[in-house]
Amino acid sequence: MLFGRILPRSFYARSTVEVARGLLGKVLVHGSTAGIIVETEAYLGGDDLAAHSARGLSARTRVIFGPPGHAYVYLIYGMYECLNLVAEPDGRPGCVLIRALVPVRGVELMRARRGISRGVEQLANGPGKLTLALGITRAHNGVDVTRGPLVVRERVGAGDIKIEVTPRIGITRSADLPLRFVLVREASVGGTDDRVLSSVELP
DNA sequence: GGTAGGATGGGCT
DNA sequence: GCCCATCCTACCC
Repeated sequence: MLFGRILPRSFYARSTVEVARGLLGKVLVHGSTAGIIVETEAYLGGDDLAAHSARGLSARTRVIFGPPGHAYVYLIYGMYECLNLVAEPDGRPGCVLIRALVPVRGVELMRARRGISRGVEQLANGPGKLTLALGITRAHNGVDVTRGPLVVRERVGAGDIKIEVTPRIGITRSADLPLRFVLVREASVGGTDDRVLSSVELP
C-alpha cells in the first residue's frame, strides 16, 4: 500500500457533499496507523438540523465555522469520540463525519488500543471505533489536517470507485436527507485492494 | 440471525 | 434535566 500526497486545503474548501464523496478511498493517517476511508456523512450548514452547527456559533462549534482542512472532534454519549473534517470556505459551516475505515497499517497497535482480538474488519468500522483505533482524541480538536501528524493522503494507484448514498445513521432530525456515502468497491478489477475494501463490515 | 439495555459526561434548554 | 452523529454484552430466537 503506497500513500500519495497529503490532500491540500483546496480539497476541503468545497461543498461539504463534494468533500464527503471525495474522501472515500483516501487514507487517514495518524502516526504508525492508517486506514482507507470507506464511509462518510455530510453535516451541512443552513437547514440541516442534525448538524451541531445548526444552533449557531459556540465554544463547541467554533471549529466547524473556521477554515477548511481542520479536525472537529467531539465527545459522544460520554464515552466515545467522533472525528469530522471541516469543509466549505472559511466562515461557512460544514463538516464530514468519518464513519468507517479499512485498516491498512498498524493493525496490531489498533488491536491493542481497542482491547480486542477480533477480525481486522471490526477494528475501525464505526465512528467511535476508528478514533480509538487510530488514537484520535479531543486533543486533536482544531488541528490542521494538511500538516502532520494527523493527515489524509491520496492512495497511489486508486482507480474509479462506486459510491452508495443513503440517509445518515443514528440521528432523528433531518433524518431523511441522502447524506451518507459508502465506498462499495473498486470499479477496477484485479487489484489486491479489492479484497481489503470488500472485507469491511459496516455497522 | 436479531434486539434491548446500560455505560457515561458534556452541551444546551 | 434531557438529549445525544455510539458500542458492547446479554439474551432470545
